[in-house]
Amino acid sequence: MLKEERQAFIMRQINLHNKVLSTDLSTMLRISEDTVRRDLKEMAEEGKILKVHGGAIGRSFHHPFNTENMVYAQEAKQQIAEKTIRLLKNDMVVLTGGGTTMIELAKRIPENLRATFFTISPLVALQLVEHTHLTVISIGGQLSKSSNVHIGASVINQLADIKVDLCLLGANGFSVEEGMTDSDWEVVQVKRAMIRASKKLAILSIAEKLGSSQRMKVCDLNLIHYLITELPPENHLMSAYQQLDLELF
Amino acid sequence: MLKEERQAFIMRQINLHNKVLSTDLSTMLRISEDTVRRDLKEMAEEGKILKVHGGAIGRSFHHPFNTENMVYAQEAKQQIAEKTIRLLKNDMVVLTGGGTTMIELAKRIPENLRATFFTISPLVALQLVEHTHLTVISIGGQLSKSSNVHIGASVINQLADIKVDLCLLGANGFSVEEGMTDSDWEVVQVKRAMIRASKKLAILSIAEKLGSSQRMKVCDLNLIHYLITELPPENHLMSAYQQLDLELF
DNA sequence: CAATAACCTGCATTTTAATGCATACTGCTA
DNA sequence: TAGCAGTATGCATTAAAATGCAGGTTATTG
Repeated sequence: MLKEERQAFIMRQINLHNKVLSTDLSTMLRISEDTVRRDLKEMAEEGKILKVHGGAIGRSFHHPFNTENMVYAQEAKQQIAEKTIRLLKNDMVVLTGGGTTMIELAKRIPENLRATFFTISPLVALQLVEHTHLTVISIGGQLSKSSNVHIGASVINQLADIKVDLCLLGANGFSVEEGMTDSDWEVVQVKRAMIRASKKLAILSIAEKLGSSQRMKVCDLNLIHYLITELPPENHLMSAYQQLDLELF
Repeated sequence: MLKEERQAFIMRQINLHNKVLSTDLSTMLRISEDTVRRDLKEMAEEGKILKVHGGAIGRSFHHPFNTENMVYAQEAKQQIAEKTIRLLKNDMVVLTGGGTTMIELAKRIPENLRATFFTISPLVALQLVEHTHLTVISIGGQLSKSSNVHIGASVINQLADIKVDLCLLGANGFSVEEGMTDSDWEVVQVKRAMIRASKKLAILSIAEKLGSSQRMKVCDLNLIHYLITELPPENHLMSAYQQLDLELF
């Protein structure tokens, strides 16, 4: 294994967990701890990581988009990401929204997946483009201050021209009675256009949001093909959704 | 087997696996490792691949998000940012490229400036949108792995529809003889379209790059209205530019 | 403050790279 | 087609890089 591969792997681990232990790396990569230490030292000298006793930590403390430490319900979102990856196949064309869950997902996409991603979120785009075999296309437009995704008429126009295999959306409100709902009118318009542009629709949501609803309706539940939460599908909290015409993950 | 065939084969391998080992290639192609190395060296010099100890890796291979505190020549870039801010007035419409200098600038824009920014760089967009009174519009398109800006025909089409007051571009190569130059064909196309979409053009460049030139021409110096470096305009290193029909900062 | 884990330094070994040189091949021209 | 210049290839040698190990040193922890 090439040194560069190792270091990329380490970097990836750090981006994922924000820390690494020398011993873990030694085991995972099947190399001596000395080599691990030398890698860490080298990377630290290049300023890529912060070396500490026992391993290393990321520099994301200084990062302007501090999406690393403070993400609410990070554990759950990581699990959702892992499950969503199962829906992704080679040569798919995927359209994604924004949100922390989507960013977790973008980080965790397997390095060998070859696919095209459209996204309205610059943060998601930047994460996706780190993966060698992904083609990333930003749907540009006005950047919303509150949600950090592109909104507005131009986004909707661009979406009218594409048709993708799978749309991945985070949910703000989600209930059997009200369907999928959101609080921002502009965002709702964009989400609707995204759904129209897609053959299949997957909703990613932490279980906590199930049963809640917001003021504006995005779509009915019957438009949704997959519902992905951190809970196992048979969990009793999911009972309300087990009857519906959608696949639970 | 011809050299070109071999190198094409190597290129395919790299595109496929994003890396090659010299020993593997030697076995697969039934040639000596020396020849493999000479091929790799040649291809690396042409910038097609990145040669590393033990083989080579693809050019898009770079470490994610390392551009934070270790930005090259950060001091200078901050000074450039400070000077550029003087060009910005309320209610202006500005178009910006990407690059570390531009990000430094985006961070430093005064909080009370009220303006509209178009940009092809998601990183710049995310910095700009933190400022309360700025409207930020991403020009979307395919996200380039090497330069982290949007490129391609759709970008150029969108640029054809707008006209802005000021265009801010970083320079890759810049000299009296060759004008502004760059190394990436796609980026050149986008930069040209950006210049066409703007009434005034400001080039931001560290002094080190003055006098250098890359393979592809972006534009002549006479299209440039402002040249901003970290040096004072009267510095002797700037003498070549003091005569020209552009304003030095 | 003792036990343990992590760290650093120098060294030996192995792997990979670079260099100079001899040989072989290519595409010309007379 | 012989001769020739230029290039390509392989081999031998030397240089450099990477890796693991032994040992002594420094942090961390209870």
